[in-house]
Amino acid sequence: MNIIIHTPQQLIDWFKSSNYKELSFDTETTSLKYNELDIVGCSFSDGTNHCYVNLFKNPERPKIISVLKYFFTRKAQLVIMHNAAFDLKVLYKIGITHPCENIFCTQTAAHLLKEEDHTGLKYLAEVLLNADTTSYEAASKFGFNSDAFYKYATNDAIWTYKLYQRFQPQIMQQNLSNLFYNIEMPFQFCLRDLEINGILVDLEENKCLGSRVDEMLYNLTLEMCNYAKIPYVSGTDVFGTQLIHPSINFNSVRQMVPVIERLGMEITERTEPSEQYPEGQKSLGASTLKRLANDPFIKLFIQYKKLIKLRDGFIHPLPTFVDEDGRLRSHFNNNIAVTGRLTSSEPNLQQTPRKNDDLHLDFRKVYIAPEGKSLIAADFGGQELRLLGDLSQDRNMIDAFVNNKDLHLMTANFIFNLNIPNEVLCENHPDYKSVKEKYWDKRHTAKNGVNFPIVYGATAKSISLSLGVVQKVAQGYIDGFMKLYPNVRTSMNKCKQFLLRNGYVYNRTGRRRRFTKYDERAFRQAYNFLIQSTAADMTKACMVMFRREASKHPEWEAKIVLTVHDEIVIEVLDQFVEPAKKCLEYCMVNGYKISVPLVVEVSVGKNYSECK
DNA sequence: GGCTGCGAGACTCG
DNA sequence: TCACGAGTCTCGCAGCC
Repeated sequence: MNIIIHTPQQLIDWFKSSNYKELSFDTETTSLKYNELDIVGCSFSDGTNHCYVNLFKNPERPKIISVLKYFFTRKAQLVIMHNAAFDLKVLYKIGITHPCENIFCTQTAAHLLKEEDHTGLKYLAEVLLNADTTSYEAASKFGFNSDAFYKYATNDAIWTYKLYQRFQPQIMQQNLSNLFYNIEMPFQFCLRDLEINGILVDLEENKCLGSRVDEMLYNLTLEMCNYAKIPYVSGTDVFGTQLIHPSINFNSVRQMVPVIERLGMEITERTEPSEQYPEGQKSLGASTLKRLANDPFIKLFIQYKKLIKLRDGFIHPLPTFVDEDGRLRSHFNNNIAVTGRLTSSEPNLQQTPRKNDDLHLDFRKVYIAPEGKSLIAADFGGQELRLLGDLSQDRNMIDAFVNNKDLHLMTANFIFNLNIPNEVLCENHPDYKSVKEKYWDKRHTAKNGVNFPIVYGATAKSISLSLGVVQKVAQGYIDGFMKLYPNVRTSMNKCKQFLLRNGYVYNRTGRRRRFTKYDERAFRQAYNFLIQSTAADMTKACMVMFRREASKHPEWEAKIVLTVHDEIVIEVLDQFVEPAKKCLEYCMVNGYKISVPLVVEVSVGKNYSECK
């Protein structure tokens, strides 16, 4: 039964006649952007009865919303949504800020059950339900008060219900219930909050940064032109800013290659072969520039590229994303990365540049706390390595974490035969600091050249390339690592065998990754998945816990504003920084426990840069 | 000649 | 066959009007 609802009484009657304890729900809106978002209607289905609630230019809108609010704040019901975080955001906008938390997101379920597939409602309806779908544009061209639109909107709720009937048993069968109901569903509310809150931006600071970068770019371009004898025209714009246009485009690899060769350098690196270029093209990537880095022109070119990236990738686009209230609301997607990590887009806040000491540029300063508030950033110390310890159950590695030993120094000590006494590796030993200082280089090599790459399944070849040593030496490092932590290799083999037997692997929260190819790359991906996906689930669980704990202290005005894989950033009133800091740290250490202790580094500042 | 869409390559982050 | 997971920018080309 398909009913169109225009009055509050009709809605009440519909709820009474339906199985309101288990309903699918979908919203129709004017826009997907938070500041432009407005509801035009919504639809429900209980599997048999369906309805569309029209809220567009409806004089009864406030009363209907009151009925919706009453429905959504009841406790004993399950609300099924496709992309729950979005619908929760729409509900929040119309004043339903604390809806029932017993939800089932069919999009999240789809992702958990088939992590590499698309998860859009229309796509799933076509593929799994053989449904005939219409696009939003096609339906809305007749107006929000047309039969075509009503039908379109109601179908969304019907399909969502059908997907629920299909996915719910599969979630149980694949042992995904704990991950789904205890982490992912409560996490939908964190996602909602993240997108509603956004993060405050200092546009003045961004402008200052832009001016400095422009000036540096002008000088660099001039210097490069003079050095390489490249013709240019220069002048000033209407604001008096100096401009320079070289006769060639420095951003074009194809145009830069002849310049660099004319200066006497040889370019041996090539890009991947393609149909158009069977032998690849000459490449000016990071490895080429690293090799030629001693040349004065390349030195300038490297700086030029850094500045261009900062200007075009971050400084220039930033203002276009900032809403009227000065806050930037990026989109966080939970159903893209196969490891369960969040992704961020428009803009991607997770790739915000770190401070550049060479150029004295610090883009992170543009993300700030409002007046009277501070930012608190907390990140896990060695999250993935600790998870490697938990996964492998390697005695040496666990011992290092339990006794607070410096794992990087420990690896360096073993593979470079530094002869540091075992007890000095403990971070609380009186000699630890001086030894760490003394072997800083070796520790750095062990950390970035050995410990981290091994989590990715690095080979002797890749390590030799990244460290600039011959492959034999690199193989020695890997062998040393595996000798020091023998269970790592054992657990890698176990993972490989499981994958070959079952076609998938699963992590300790139950999250799965399926494979169709079983080559060396797949083995690396599978093992890395066990670590990276658990890290992602851990961070989510901790955010869920923090959201719950912080809700007990509304006076803190704590808001989650950002998360970057192993890091959670909140803003909080200045006078409550201390308790909020303690709370965040507690939640991250205890939100998801593993067999090795977790360490969290917390910092406070008025802007994101100070939180480091 | 200008516009749009697309893939490749390069760079940003954890 | 450079090591896991992502997103965005520019270039250069193809196709269209």
